[in-house]
Amino acid sequence: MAGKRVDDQEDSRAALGEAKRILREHLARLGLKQSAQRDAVLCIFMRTREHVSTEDLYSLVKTHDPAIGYTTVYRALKLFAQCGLASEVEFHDGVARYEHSLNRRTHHHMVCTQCGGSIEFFAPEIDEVQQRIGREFFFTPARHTFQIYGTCEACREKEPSAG
Amino acid sequence: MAGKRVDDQEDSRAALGEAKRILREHLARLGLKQSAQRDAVLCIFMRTREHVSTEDLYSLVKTHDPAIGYTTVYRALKLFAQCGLASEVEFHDGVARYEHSLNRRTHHHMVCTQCGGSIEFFAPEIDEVQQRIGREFFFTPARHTFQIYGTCEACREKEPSAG
DNA sequence: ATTGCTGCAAACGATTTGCATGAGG
DNA sequence: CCTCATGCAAATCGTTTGCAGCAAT
Repeated sequence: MAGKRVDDQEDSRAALGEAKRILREHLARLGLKQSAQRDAVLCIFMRTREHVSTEDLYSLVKTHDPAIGYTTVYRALKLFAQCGLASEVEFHDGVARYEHSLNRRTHHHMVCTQCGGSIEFFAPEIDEVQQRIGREFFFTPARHTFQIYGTCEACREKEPSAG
Repeated sequence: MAGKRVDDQEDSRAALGEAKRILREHLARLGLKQSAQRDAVLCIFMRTREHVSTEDLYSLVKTHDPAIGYTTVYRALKLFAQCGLASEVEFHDGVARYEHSLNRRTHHHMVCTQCGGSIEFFAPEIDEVQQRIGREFFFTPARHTFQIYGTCEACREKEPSAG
């Protein structure tokens, strides 16, 4: 019950360490090599909150090391997804987004179609549905995607009832 | 309880009539015009089962009238979606798919990542979650997307346990 | 040394738009 | 007649790949 700020910092430090270890093992398993660029991308990715597009992350990485190219970020994210460090968030607007999934409880997003903002929520029923439907149709379900689209409070007030 | 075949035919005939009416009204409301091409695309779209990509529908339309262009099919589908005749099905593989949504009960899809096949299922809880989460966060939810990805029975048998 | 990594530029593929021509109201 | 629809070709935009030189094992 110490200061929340400090806990958060320690959490994310620990998470970064674990992430590095997981990536390292994944690379070793596939006979791939480590690199300074990949490390940098991982550090910066782990510092993000919510979800980032490849472009977003690329911009962040640029401020840290302008020499790193888009392709490197793109390939790093794929790699992170492969070893479970990142998972793709699908907002269905033509851009791929990722968030870090290390020790992250299953959650979903509700997206405002006016402002593009999104909020996270938890809905345990969804996992149950996945299991139930899988059983029912002899499927082995691996994952699901679920998003709600609508209008957030702020945007609803801006545009009163009828457009 | 008459022959199912006949019922289906009559259902789809009636559905086509209603669809034409809805489209007509939608066009009138927006000051748009009718056209033979749009009618043709609608007829063929209403005959489809499951979901079609723009490309799929374009191919179907081609066999009926080779003069109709891709763009026309593309724009017709957007129009159908606008007036609620079609809704987009999102499999997240980079292609937009549509299915007709006229008098269609809410349903979802489970997609096999091996063979690309999909099955429809009903899960009423999903709508409930949408409402509940909306209320909880002062959102006005309009729609949602939900898909389950996994491996179907047939593909699981082809590739026994470990790849 | 060998093999993977990087970053650029170019390829890709589905979607979307500009425009001249043709049809509907 | 005026406006919208059509169909072609070209533009778009995010994603993905080929390749020459660099870095890690």
